[in-house]
Amino acid sequence: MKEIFGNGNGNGSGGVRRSTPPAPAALAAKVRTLAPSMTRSMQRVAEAVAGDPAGCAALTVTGLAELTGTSEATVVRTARLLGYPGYRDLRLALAGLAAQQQSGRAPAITTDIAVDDPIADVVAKLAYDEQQTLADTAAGLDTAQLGAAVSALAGARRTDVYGIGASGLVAQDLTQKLLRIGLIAHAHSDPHLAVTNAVQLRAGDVAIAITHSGSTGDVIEPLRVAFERGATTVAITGRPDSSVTQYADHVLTTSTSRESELRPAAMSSRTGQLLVVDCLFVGVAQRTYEAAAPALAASYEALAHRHRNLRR
Amino acid sequence: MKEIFGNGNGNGSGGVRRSTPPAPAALAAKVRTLAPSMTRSMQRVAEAVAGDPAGCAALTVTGLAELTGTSEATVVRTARLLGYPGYRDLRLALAGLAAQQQSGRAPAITTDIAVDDPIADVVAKLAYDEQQTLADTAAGLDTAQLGAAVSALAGARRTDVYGIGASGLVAQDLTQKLLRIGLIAHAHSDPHLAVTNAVQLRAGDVAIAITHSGSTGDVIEPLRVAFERGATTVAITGRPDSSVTQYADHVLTTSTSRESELRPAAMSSRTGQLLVVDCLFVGVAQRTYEAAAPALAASYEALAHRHRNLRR
DNA sequence: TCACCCTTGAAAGATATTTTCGGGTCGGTG
DNA sequence: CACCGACCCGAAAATATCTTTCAAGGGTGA
Repeated sequence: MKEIFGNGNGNGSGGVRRSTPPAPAALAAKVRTLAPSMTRSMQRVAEAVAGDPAGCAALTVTGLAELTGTSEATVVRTARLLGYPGYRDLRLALAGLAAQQQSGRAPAITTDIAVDDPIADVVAKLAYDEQQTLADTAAGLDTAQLGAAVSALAGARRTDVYGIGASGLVAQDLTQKLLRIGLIAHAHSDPHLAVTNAVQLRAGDVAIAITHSGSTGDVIEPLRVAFERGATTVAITGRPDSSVTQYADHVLTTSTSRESELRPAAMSSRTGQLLVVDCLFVGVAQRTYEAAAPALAASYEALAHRHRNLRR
Repeated sequence: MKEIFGNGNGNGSGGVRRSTPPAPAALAAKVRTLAPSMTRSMQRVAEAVAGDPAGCAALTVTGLAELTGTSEATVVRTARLLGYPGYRDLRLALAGLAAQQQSGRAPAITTDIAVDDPIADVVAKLAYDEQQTLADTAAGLDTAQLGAAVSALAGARRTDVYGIGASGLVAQDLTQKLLRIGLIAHAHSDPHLAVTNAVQLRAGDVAIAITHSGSTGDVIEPLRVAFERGATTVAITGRPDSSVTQYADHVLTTSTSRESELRPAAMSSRTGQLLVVDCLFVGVAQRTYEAAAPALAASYEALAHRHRNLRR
């Protein structure tokens, strides 16, 4: 690591202070150690600083002097005694300490959301939970299956995607993406139409079913039809042992995180499903790069005029 | 004194957003979010700051100006744009960030996806990137704004949500969720119908626009109409300085992660948007718990028979 | 091409920090 | 008991740092 603090602390005036490095987090300890050698006023300052780093970091020298009922000079002297070139640097260290304390407190989130959780906690918990889902899904994804699915997609004549409810949106997301790189893809959320269309499929086509539970009849049915017609079938599900996998050539498993009353399954399953869908998309885009790149650029161009001018 | 730069956000009319809390650790994210709206010089400063928080924290205004080849004024302007009252405060935050990084783990791996990346790498990179987006969005989310939006939603007579393309799916996702807990919500992706419906809104209603760029005319227009009709308006966008915020009472900012050729903006923006939407949903569910809980249970019941018996 | 507005840095102005300086207190000593 | 010296302390001056103002330069659209 390079010495960030090597920046000549510009006190050429014989400022000695070699032995005490700026001390990042050991401040409280240092205060205790040095307290005996401090004068009364300085102790008050040191105490305030050690007691509420965050609060003190927000104060100017004058403010801290007032708070402790002392003078600016004393505050500076205290900072010096603690090993910093001046108050400014003590303040910086204090800010760092405060940040560390804060972040240290964070990991202690139990991710169950209660009815009376403050909104900030809700945000933290949801974010944490979705991150977890992503990590789990990525870890549990069978890259061989994924690769096979990508290959099938890249070479497909047409692709149908089935999904209902929240999964229906994921299906549409995939479809939108595939269309953007020039593939022919449709999303179906109407079970009847889905089956009707599935009948049209044949070898070389691809059918994808997205269902968290793996047991959504309305989605399984069209996949079964496609399967029987000889299309390559893919299932994206959170239950690799569920009915839908019977008719799937390739199964892509999403992770299921705990769900609770305030956080229905739909919420966390969606995150994993979307990751899988993104992987499929990028995989296909890679395989068909020659065609995909210009298509992506073109679709971007086509939309440009729909955006109001930004400032710069 | 013509406040061109007033206080960073040139939205005098409806957009409130005064209380941008100085942002603790979300700085890198904020830099990325705001970078597009920055001038060249400011970008240089922002880059330096995001690239080496520890180093920059040790520098004075003059030092940082020299390092980036700009002037003190520009440095201060950048600090302001990032949401701090001045450079001093930015510096404090920087120190905090540095401390956190030090105690935390390795900064970041380069997550650019190449055409010839093996599929396993694609999965890992995508997952990492989306996790990052979640963390950044969560850190950068203004909980006051979020809380206000939740309150508005919880008490709304009806809610309209506007979104087009990928954001349209997010809009639908939110709508589905709200409907599940008994709220009246509609998602509109047809610009004409959206405006037609927006005209119906009045005080006590809520309109939500979802647009990553913040400049999608087809989404801004209905929000403007709703705004003028006196409805409470909310914008979910990755560009807090964009046109859409003019007409938004509450702005919820999503983080923008780097995008590249193989990973269009739509992909990463969606992740952040969904997190925000989830937060809104859970928030509303909390507030209306008495009504929401039975509604959730009921919708679950209603779907049960649509699932085939699971094997195990 | 011209007018306009935005961007930018230099320098003036305002704050904050550091240093200086002298009054005050305390303990020891004649 | 009075005196002396050392040291602690804060007010204010001196300095450093940060913020604001202002005018010149540069790009853009009419």
